[in-house]
Amino acid sequence: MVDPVTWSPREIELLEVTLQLLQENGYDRLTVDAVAATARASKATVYRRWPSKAELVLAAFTEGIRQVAVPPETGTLRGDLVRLGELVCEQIGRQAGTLRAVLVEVSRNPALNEVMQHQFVDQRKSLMLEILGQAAQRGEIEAAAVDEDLWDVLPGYLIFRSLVSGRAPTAGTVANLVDNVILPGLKRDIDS
Amino acid sequence: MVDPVTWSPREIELLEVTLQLLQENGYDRLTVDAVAATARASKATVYRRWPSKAELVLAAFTEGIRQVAVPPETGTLRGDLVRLGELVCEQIGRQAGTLRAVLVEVSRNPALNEVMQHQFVDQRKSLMLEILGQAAQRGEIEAAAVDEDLWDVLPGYLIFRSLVSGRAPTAGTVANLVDNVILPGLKRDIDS
Amino acid sequence: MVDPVTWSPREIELLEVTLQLLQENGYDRLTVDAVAATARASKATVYRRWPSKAELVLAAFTEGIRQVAVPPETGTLRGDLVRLGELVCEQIGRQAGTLRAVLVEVSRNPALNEVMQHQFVDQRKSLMLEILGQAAQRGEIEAAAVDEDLWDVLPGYLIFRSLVSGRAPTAGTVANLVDNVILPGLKRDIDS
Amino acid sequence: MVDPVTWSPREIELLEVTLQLLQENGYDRLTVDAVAATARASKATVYRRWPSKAELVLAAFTEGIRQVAVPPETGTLRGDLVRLGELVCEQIGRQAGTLRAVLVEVSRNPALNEVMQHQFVDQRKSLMLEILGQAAQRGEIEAAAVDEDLWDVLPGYLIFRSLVSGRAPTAGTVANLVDNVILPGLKRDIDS
DNA sequence: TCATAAGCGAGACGGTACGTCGTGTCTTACG
DNA sequence: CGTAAGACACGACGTACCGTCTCGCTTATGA
Repeated sequence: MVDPVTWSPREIELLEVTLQLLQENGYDRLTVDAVAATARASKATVYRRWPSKAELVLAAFTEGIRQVAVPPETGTLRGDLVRLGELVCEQIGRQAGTLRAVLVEVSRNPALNEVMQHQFVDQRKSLMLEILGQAAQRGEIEAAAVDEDLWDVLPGYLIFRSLVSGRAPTAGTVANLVDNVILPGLKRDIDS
Repeated sequence: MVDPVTWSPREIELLEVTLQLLQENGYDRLTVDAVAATARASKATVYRRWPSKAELVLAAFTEGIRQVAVPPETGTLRGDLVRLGELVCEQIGRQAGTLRAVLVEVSRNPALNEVMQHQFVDQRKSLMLEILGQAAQRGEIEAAAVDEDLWDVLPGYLIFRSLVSGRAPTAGTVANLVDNVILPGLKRDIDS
Repeated sequence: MVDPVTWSPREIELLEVTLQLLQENGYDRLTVDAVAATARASKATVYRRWPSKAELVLAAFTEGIRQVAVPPETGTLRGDLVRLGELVCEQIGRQAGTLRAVLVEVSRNPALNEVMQHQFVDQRKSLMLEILGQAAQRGEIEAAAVDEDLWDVLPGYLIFRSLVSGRAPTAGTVANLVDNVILPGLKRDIDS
Repeated sequence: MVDPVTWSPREIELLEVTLQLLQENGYDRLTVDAVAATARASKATVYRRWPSKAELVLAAFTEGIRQVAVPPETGTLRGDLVRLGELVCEQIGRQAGTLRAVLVEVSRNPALNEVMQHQFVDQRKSLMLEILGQAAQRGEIEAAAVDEDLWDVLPGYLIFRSLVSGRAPTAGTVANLVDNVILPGLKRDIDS
């Protein structure tokens, strides 16, 4: 009960309540009883859809993330990258606690993991590759400079900063990161 | 009850049991009862030392991490960075599940967070800055190229890959990262 | 919704399913869902007729009991009493579990209690008094020997044996009871 | 966890709370949560001793019954029987609802049934046989008049009246029963 | 040499969340 | 309109875990 991606209004209501309580209380101070009571629903109604608290929370998190896919389109590579980094900061900043909790469950349940990869990782990848492709077309970088495996250094490091390191990234962090690390990497001398 | 860093043999035994069960079961399938039973100890014995499951697990994790500080000293910046990256991969790879679990607790408990920062972050920071300082002395990079805020892009991205993204980093990943991102960033034209 | 005593074929089907499941599972392992599913009916169909599980079960039980009123008519008081006792044993023996369950509900619901008294008690009373009246007419006993309050010692004790005591009554029990207790009581010296 | 017959003070406290709530609410309006809360105990504490609500209630009932074994000793058979009957009425009258509930469970669980028989039936049997033995010694009845199988007509009928019939027995009922049924049965002409 | 204490294994306890299941009400769609 | 199907709110059940606690037993020191 993880895939549908389209939820009924009642289900969306439940997920929103879950997200709300999740951000207020954190994962393990969140109780399914509280979700049900707040939504004036029955526990059975919740469990009918999501067979465990972990899956409920993952669904709520996934639902809370789903406004990503809009490509920045600022016209320059630097502008696109900075905008993308700021979007990542904004989203992760709000959901950091939730994401930490979700990671624990995801790492144990292959089904959840797959959903997570689709919802969270693959979308970003295609977005990033599109940005870089446009930059290559504009001649800002060489196409060969794009490393298939390292497409996610920008969002990945920002997420690391939000989740693991105690230092949440700021707009300055994003600008520095783009200017001092990402762009030099993309514009490096390919022969080296 | 977090800092001492020196534990009695009995305490080390408890922490090792904890770490073992933690890697087998994950954080929330780990029970303090199981730790006590496996170590043929009483729950009171555990709680006398670590006042909560979270602190027990953090201590076990910290104990399981504690062979870091050795500086690589390969003689070249690239060698040092690659070696450091590989060390990070190795450590995190083994402890990924544990680390994910610890993150949840750390984010809620400021005291744990502080310990975490000291044990896990600050040591790496000084190590990294030392590596970069030596490289600057050798003239491999300009001292001004070191961004105080972005010292942890290398380990941070690798940790992100291990914890969040489903793609654990390999030796190739580390080499690519150093060659295509980190070194270009450090050797960029400072005026730009 | 208890009295009608005449049920439609569909209703009889539901009651028979109820009785069947009741004897297989007992009262509280019987579920209304199971009744509906077995009868390929909807729960609403059940609840439209019997407003609670208790009333459904009582109706099923009453339906399962309804071949009582035939008076024995063996020609002698002893024959009538023995026959009556054996009938009681036979009926209660089959329905003991059901009856136990029904008792619990009946004691709490005055309406059910009233139905119970009519269906189960009063019929027996008039039957018993008729038997005794005929015996008095035949001169077997004195009419004054009949105690209005104690008319149900025979069936009552047999029911006790079936429901409460672990020793279900046999034909021998009935014969002994009639010969050694009931008849001596009815033929006692009235002046004593 | 049914046999011990001797309970710790804490267990007695739990059973008393159970009995209290049982008499106030009846079997199925009684909740284990309420028992635990009223006794300021944890549900686990209750379930550690009695593995289900049914066994808890049976234990409470058995505990609430356990002041029986004192033989009446009035000096005459009639006096002993009337006293015994009145004791039965008194005990059952208070516990009727509980007993009805217990019967349902007992009939399904052989282990409970065995306890029930020991606690509830066998004690009465030896008491009754002692009364009758003394009467035979005094010459009030012939020893041969005692029917081994029908020793419990007196308590059994009274229990039937309390549990099944709607007519709770009174002191007059007991006197009539002894004078008009039990004593005539015991003093009957043995040759008949 | 013994006692007084401190640490420990064992495990009961209060509290609380989990996930399941049953009742009785309700809605939807079909015949 | 009555019905089959089944979702729903409510609430109890029985389980499991956390963190606290009491109980004896063992060991280690001080008179």
